[in-house]
Amino acid sequence: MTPKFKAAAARRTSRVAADHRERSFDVAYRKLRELIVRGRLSPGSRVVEADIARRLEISRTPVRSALHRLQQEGYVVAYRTTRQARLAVAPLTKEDSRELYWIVGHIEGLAGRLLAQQDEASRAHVVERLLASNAELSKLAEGGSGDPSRIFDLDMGFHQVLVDSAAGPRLSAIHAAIKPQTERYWRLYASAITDQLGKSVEEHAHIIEAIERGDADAAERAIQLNWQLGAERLARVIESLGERGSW
Amino acid sequence: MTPKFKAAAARRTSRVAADHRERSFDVAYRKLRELIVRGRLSPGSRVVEADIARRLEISRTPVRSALHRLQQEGYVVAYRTTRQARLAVAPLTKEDSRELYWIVGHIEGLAGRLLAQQDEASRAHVVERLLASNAELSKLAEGGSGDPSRIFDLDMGFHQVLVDSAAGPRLSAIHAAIKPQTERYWRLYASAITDQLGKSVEEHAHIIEAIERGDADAAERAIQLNWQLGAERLARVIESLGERGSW
DNA sequence: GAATCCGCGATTGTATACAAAAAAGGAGCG
DNA sequence: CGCTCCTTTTTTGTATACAATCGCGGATTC
Repeated sequence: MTPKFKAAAARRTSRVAADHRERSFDVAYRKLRELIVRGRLSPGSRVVEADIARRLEISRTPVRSALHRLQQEGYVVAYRTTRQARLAVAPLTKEDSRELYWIVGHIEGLAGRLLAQQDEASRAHVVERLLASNAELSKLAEGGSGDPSRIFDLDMGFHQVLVDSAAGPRLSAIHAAIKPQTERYWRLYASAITDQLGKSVEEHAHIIEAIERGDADAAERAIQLNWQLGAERLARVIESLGERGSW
Repeated sequence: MTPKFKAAAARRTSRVAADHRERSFDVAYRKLRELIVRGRLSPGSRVVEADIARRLEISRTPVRSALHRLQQEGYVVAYRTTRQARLAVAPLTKEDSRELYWIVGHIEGLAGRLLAQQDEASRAHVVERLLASNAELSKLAEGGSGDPSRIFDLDMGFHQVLVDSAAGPRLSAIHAAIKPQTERYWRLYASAITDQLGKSVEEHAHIIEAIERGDADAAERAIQLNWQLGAERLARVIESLGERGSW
């Protein structure tokens, strides 16, 4: 195969079938966020560009981009804010968890409000997906089997449906930026969650019912309540753990 | 203060105060945002890193940082999202303005809710500042004099007091990221605003009164209403301008 | 004359070199 | 032993060189 031909073929495929090569700073962002969320980078520990770059085997440039974004979203904080910032993984505190859950609850509540105001046909479609999602959760709750990651993903999916089907681009963007941070706290009480799962399923049922009725106020309240109760469950666990800022 | 800390602090301040230089990417962010908000970069027009870098007389590196942030906040959008992004100034549309004002109204509404739940002493202090701020606006409204920038700054200041005195760090950050974008739309009807100013002053009075009473629901609603009415005033102006995406 | 292909300039993404600044450490002095 | 000043090391911010890719316009072919 001549080089020329090969080049032409490559160009054609890149135009038609998406070449799945990702930008380095997207990869860095994704991996770093994963490391933080899963606790492989301890809350409060310093984050040094060069270290991350070595770890991910790329240069500092894309790492910088990723860190800027993570900082803006709140996964990483600058604990010295003179000309040269020093970054650290954001600590997990009771106050922060309270504000985080409160905000997410209200953001999703707004999405639910919009959703409940849509016409009946659209709502019926969404309700179907919500029911399916909640049924899976219910099955897990009864089984008592507990892969916490699976539970989180399912719960996350349920809430994602709410946002995707109603929120505009801006609200979706805000939601996408802050919602995943709840996972950091979720993992704190992952073991204690299975017995609480049944309650969550119940709360979801209330949400679905309000949307089905097209009752915007009720839908918003139900979603807020779901998050508020989640925050309280979380607070109890944090309390019992003795609120250590880092681990 | 122990001698140790005092000496260290003195050394630090003396060195920092000597040259209070700002990081280039902070300057770039500020200047670029200003250019976009004031319309010197037309909505929809392409944004090229090298051009901006030449214009600000710095290298592309800090410009890139600034653009990433502006993109995340919504001032700039990627209109081709393959491996190489092409950026453009976010266009001003009726839909976007509606979502923007709606979100800001709800965010600030939440801040107002928190504020109204504080103890009476704190509230009284804030109410004082709000009254002072609104009094200035009222004076401008009566005078009919109309430096629109001054009006915007005053109105912005009023709302800023609400957020600063009640919202936690996360809510404040979200607010700080999206609120300034309303100025882009505000400027569209800056000329037609002076006669509407009286109404805004009245709406502010309702907000203040609800906070003074400590009525959280009423405070939240009043703030939401203020923004909703603002959005409607804006929509009328956009309508009359024929909704041209760029100018 | 229209569609397609090719090549080149324009533009973004990445790596690296360099500058500046913060922190860490160590010698000297009391 | 503690404090201060100075040097050294670590780490961030900026500039620049290089690579990859996008898009446009002209050439080619039928």
